[in-house]
Amino acid sequence: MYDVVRRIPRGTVATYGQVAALAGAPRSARFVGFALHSNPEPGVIPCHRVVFRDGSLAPGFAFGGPERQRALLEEEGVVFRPGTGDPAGAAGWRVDLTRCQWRA
DNA sequence: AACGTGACATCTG
DNA sequence: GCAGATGCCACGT
Repeated sequence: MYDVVRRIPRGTVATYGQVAALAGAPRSARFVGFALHSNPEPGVIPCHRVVFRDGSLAPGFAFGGPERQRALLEEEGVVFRPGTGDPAGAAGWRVDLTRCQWRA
């Protein structure tokens, strides 16, 4: 499970459902979120690489703020798209899952 | 030991 | 297509 999250390549993001599926729990996306919340190994578990199915993070529950996450992901090469009239979750910033979603 | 709740996702109406 | 309800696993009370 944590190993799966750790396995997320740099510059890509994975959805809770995706991680859950890889972890062997296709319907336990919530469990994934809880696991990340647990964050047994801070600094090792890239919570910011795990996003909603919409491509956004949990607003307010990010490690240090939505901007921080955007900065990190952007730094890793993840493509962000500004609020194209559909602001969702984190400050209306969503990751381009069509290009940056991690595929096993 | 049991009930309720929680970083989501998916099905049905 | 949108809105509401349900399921999953683990943790807290």
